[in-house]
Amino acid sequence: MNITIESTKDLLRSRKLKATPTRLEILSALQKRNSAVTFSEIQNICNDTDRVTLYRTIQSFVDKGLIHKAYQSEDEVHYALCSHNCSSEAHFHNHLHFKCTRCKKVTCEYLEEEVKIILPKFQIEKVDITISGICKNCN
Amino acid sequence: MNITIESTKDLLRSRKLKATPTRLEILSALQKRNSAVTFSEIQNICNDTDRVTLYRTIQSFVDKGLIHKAYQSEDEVHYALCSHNCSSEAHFHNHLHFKCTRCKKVTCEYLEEEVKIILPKFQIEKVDITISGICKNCN
DNA sequence: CACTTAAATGCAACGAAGTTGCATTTAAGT
DNA sequence: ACTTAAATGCAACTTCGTTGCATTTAAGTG
Ligand SMILES: [Mn+2]
Ligand SMILES: [Mn+2]
Ligand SMILES: [Zn+2]
Ligand SMILES: [Zn+2]
Repeated sequence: MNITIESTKDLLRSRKLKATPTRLEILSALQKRNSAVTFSEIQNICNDTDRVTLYRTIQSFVDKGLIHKAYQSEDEVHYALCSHNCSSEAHFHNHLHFKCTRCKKVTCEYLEEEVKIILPKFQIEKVDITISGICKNCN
Repeated sequence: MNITIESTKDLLRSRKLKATPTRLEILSALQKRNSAVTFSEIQNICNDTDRVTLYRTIQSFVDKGLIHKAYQSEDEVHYALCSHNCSSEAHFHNHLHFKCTRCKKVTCEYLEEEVKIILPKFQIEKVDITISGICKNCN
């Protein structure tokens, strides 16, 4: 499916969000790349948008199931696009996050077979896996 | 091996850290419990120590391989004791971190068999696993 | 047990990051 | 075009962590 400005507007509207210029910029930017964005990158993309608006935009995107926190480095949070199974009701992710030490990009990666983790006497609800190393492109 | 005030003092000194009252309090508290501590818990333990000192103490403990960041919640970082393989040279951890949704405790947990993660074309350097659920005690 | 000294502490000031209240603007339905 | 709730921008504020510097203290030395 092709991604157009109109389809991005529709996506926003389908989540009860007004299709404003700033939101379109951020969402389109994320759709065009294959990696997560940090807040400062978003600030660069939206040069003349107030930072308060950017904070609120990110929050609304997370609330509506459009993006999710992919990685938290020392100082910065990286946000990645959600797939279609996320909504304003809940997020559903069954993937891990990869941080490339060379290109610094953070990506969502899907495993061919699910990892089996056994912790006797524990009840496992959510497993969060973050890997660092050299990504496919840099390798 | 029994943990005494003297053995804790020796541990600090062996890492080239002066055995001050605040440091002893924090380190002993961590040795007595089996779960990680947050900064605010440390503040409660050391009521009348300046917060700047606490920040610097945590930093020096991490630098010297005495504690490590075990879990980062929305707003708080949880620190756990390191095992003997960590030093001022480097940290070596091959365990995961568990956050109990019931008692809220964060613990370091060791797996019986290492998880095998396959990401074709990637070079994996470090795998970080965080699990939430119900811990052994609460279950 | 003094004496010395580098390390550790406390205090004040600062800076960055995120939040809140409120007035103004704007997207989108009628 | 008109209406209205949502979104934005601005200012003020809080919170968290850091830095510089003067003072105190742990621990080694004779
Ligand atoms: Mn992801
Ligand atoms: Mn741990
Ligand atoms: Zn890379
Ligand atoms: Zn528990």
